[in-house]
Amino acid sequence: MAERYNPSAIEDKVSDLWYSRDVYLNRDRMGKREFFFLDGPPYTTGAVHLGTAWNKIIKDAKLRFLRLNGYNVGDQPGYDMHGLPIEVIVEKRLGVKDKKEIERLGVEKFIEECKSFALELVEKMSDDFRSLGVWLEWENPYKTLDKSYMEAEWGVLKRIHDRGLLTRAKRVVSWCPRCSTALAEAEVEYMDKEDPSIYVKFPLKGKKREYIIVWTTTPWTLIANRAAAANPELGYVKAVVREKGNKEKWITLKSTLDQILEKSGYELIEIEEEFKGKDLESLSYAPPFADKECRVLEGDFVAGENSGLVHIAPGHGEDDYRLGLEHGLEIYSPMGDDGRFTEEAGEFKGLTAGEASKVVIEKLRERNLLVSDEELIHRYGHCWRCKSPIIYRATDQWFIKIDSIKKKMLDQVASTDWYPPWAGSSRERDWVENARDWCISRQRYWGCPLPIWRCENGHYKVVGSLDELGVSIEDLHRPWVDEIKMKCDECGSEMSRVKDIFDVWFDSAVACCASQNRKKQADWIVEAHDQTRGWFYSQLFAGVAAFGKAPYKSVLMHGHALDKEGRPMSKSLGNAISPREVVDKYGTDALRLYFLGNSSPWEDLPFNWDGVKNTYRALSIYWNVYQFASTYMNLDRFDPEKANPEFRVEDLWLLSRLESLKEEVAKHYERNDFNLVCRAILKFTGEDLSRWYVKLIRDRAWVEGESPDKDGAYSTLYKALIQTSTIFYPIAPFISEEIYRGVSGKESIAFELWPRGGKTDKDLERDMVTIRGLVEKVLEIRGRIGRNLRWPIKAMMVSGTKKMERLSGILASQANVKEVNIVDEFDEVSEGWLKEESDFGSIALDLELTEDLAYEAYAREIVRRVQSMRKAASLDVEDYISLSMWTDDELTRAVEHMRDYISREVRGKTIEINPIKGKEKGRKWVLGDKEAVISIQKN
RNA sequence: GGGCCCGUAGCUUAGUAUGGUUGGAGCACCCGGCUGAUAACCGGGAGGUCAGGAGUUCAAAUCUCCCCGGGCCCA
Repeated sequence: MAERYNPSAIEDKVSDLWYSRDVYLNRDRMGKREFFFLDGPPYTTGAVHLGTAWNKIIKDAKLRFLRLNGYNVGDQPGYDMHGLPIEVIVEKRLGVKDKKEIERLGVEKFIEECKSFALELVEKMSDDFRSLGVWLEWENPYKTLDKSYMEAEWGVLKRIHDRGLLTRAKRVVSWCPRCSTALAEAEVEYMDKEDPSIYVKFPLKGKKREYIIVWTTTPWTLIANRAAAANPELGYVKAVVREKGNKEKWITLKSTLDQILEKSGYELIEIEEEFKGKDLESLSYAPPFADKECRVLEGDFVAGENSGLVHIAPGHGEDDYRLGLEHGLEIYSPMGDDGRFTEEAGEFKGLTAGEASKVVIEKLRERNLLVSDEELIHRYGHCWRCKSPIIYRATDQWFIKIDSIKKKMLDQVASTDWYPPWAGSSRERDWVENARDWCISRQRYWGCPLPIWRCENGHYKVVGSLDELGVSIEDLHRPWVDEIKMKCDECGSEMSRVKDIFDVWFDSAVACCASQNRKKQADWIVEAHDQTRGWFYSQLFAGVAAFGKAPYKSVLMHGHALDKEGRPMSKSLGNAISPREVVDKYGTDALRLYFLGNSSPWEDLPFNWDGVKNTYRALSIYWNVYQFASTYMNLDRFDPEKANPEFRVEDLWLLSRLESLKEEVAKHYERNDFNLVCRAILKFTGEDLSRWYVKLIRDRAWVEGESPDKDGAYSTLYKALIQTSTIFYPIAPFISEEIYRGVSGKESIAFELWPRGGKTDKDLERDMVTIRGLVEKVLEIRGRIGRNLRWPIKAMMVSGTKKMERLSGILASQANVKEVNIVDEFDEVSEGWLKEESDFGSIALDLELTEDLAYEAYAREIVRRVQSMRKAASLDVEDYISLSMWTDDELTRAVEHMRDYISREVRGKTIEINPIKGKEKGRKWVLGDKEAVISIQKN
C-alpha cells in the first residue's frame, strides 16, 4: 500500500498540475504587497549549468517564501542575448572568419542568424529552468534584443549624455585582434600564457657602449617605444660588465643586477656609480626601432623587480599612455583593427603581435642589443569569448566618465543592503574605488547600436528614443539603423550613426528600467560573486550615471558550484556536471535541497554526489511519514473537520515543536540563511516527527473504530504535515505539493499562506528532550545487560522535576518499564536494582523478572514472529488470520494469559494451541530459551 | 603582488559577530538490536594536532599576526 519515494513520478504529476492547470498563473491573486525582484539575465548559451541552476533555485526559494507571506512578486526573468559569444558561434556556423568576411556575406544576413540563434537558445533554457521548479514568468521574459529594451537603453545613454558624462576619446583599451574590437574590463579573462621574457639594451645618446637595461614580455611593443621609466625612489647602478673581452656599461636596478648578469652570461667588473631613480631623468637614449631621441622618465608605478626600468609605448599600454600624455609623447600605434602592423611600421608590416615579437628578438640579437632571452608563463588577459590574447591599443572610443560620480557610487554601495555584508563593504567597494572610465563602444555587429549620430565636422547628437529618430524602423539593429541619416543642428551637414554598438554589459546594466519599463529600484537581486565586477557594478554605474542612484536596494551574493576537488567546472577539464544528470538520479527536490541546505549561500559549493544522495534520503524519511499517515488516515477515513480529537501530551509536544520550528524557519528565510532553514526542517521531520512522534503514536493508529484518542494523533499529524509541507515548499516544492495535496485534498499548496497562530510550551519541549535522553539510556543499559526491549522492566526511578511526570507514561512505554517514579533525587537503592548516572539525571532499574513479566515478554516475542509471517505472506494490514501454535507448557501458559493482547496485535480471529499433537506444521521459531512452531492462515 | 572569502572526523558540516563545562550532528565504518512507514529504523563504538605556526588571555575553533592550500576578482 505504501509507495516508495519516487521523485520523477511526483515531479511529472505536480508539473502537470502547475503548468497545464495554470496554478502558477492563478496564484497571482494572492499578493497584496508588491515586491520587485529583478532577475539577472543569464547569457543565452543554451545550456543551464549547475551554477545557473543554483542561482535560479535560490531566487525561486526566496520568491516562494515571499508569496507565502502575501507578496505579489514581480518575477519576470531575463536573457542577455547580444554580444560576442553568439557572434563567434554564428561566425563558425556561417563559415566566416573575420569582420571582412562578415561584410562580404552581408551584415543583414549575419544579424538575422544571430537573432534566430539566440531566440532558439532562450526556449531551451526556459524549459530547463521550468523543470527545476523555478517559478518565473517564462512566457514573458525580457530579452535584451527586443526593440523596446534597446530603446530604453538609448534613453539611458541620452540621460547620461545630458548629465555630461559621455565622452569620446583616444585611449588605450584592451583589444581583441581576432574579433577586431575593444573589450571592457569585464570581458578580459586572465589565463596562463607563455611569453618571451627579454632584457634589452637601449644605447644612451652621446655615449659609447653605455646602455640602460629594460625588461619586457611583449617585444612587439618595442616597435612603438617612445620612452623608458624608472622608479624615482629605487636604487640604481652603473655597472661595468664584460662578455668575451668586450667591456660595456649598464644602468640597471641595483638589487637585481646579479640575476641579470647570471641570465646574460656577462661578468661584473665594477660598480662605477650608484644613484636614485630620479637621477636618471636627464638621460636620453635611442629607441631600437625608430630614428629618434627618447628620454628616461619617472614612473611611480615601476616595481623594484627585473631591471627596474620599464620601456614605455604610449600607444600600447595603460600606464604608458598616461605617462605619455603627461609628457606630451607621441601616442604611436602602427597597428590595425585586425591586430596586424600597418604600413607605418615598415619592416613589420602585416605581422601580428606574436609574429612581430619573434622578428624583434632576432633583430635585437643581430644588433647585439639583447641581454637575455627566456620564456615565462604568466597570467595574461584573453578575450573572454574567443580566448585570443588581447593587446593594448590606442583607439578612439566612447566612454562614460567616472570621476565626478565615483563618490556617489561608493555612497550607493554603502547604502545598499548586501548579503553577506562584506560583499558590499569590502568587495564591491574595493572594485568601485579602483574603477576607471567605462568604454561602452564596440566595433562589432550583434548588439544594441550606439544611438549617436555624427557629422563630418565632429558634431554629434545622442538619440534617446524612437520618436527622436523621426522615422519608423522595424528593427533597431545594424545594418538597418545605419541607413538613417540626420541633419546636423549646428552645421546643417549630414549626420551618420557612428558604427559602434554598445558593450553587451551596458545591455544588462539597464535591465531595471528596460525590463518592464519600471522606474522603481529593484527590491532584490541575486547573483554569484563574480558579478562584483559584472552586473552588480554595471548596474550601479549606469544607474548612478543616468539617475543618480543604484537600481537595486538589496543584493544577495552567492558562490560558485565547483567540482568535488574544489576546482571550477569547465568543459575543457571535463568535470562539468549537468543539472539534468542530478535530477534524473535523485530528483529536482533533492538537487534544490542539496544546493540550499549544504552551505551558506555565499560559499562555493564543491559538488558531491554523496551529498545529493543524503538529501534524497532525508526526503525519503519525510515521504515515509506521509505514507504512514495517509495509510492509516485513509483506512479510518479521517476527516479533520469532523474529528473529535482528544490530545495526549505527545500531541501537545509535537504542536509546540511545530510552532518553534515555524518561528525559527521564518527568521532564517528572511535573512537568506537557507542552509539553516533546511537544517531546522530536516531535523524536525527526521528527529521529532519520524523517529519520535510516529513511534509514540503507532499503537493509537492501530486501534480499530472511532476513537477520540486516535483522532488526537491524526489531527496532530495532519497539522504537522500541512504546515511542514507549507514551510518546506519554497525549498522542495514538488514533494511538498504532493504531500499537501494528499493530506488536505485541496487544489494546491501555492494558495496557502504562511501558517500562523499556535503557542509553544518550552518547558514541555525541554522535558521531552530529557525523557528521550532517559529512554536512550535505558536502551543502552538493556543492550549492555542483554535484555531486549520486548522484556519489560518491573520498575524505574529517575531524578527529575514534578512537571516531568506528565511524560512518565512515554518513558514507561518507550523503555518498556511497568512503573516509573520521578523523584527529586536519590542515593541508595534496594537490592536487585541497578543504579546509573546519565546526562539527564540519576536512573535506577528494578531488574527482577516476575512470572507476569515473562508472560508478557513471551507474548511480545510471539507477536513479533507472527507479524513477520504476515508480512512474508503479503497479507493486507486489515486482513484477519487464524493462528496455530505448538510449544511447551510455559509458553502455552503465557499465551493463555495474554490471549487478548496477542489476538488484538496480530488480528487473530482464533488462536489454537497445540491443536493436533505431533502434526505441527508451520515455521519453527526460537524465542530466547524456548521454541515454538507457528502457522497462520488468512481468514 | 593586491583585495575579499573559505579550510573543523574518511566525506558533508554545526559552533566563529559577543573567547568560557568534555568541539556537536549526518553519511560511511564496526558491534548489537528492532521489524505492518521497513530497499526503512533504533542503541552503542571507533574516528578530531578545529589546515600549520606564533601571539593576546586565567581561558582560543572563536581575537591578532604570520604561513600553507582552495575559490572569485584585480595587477
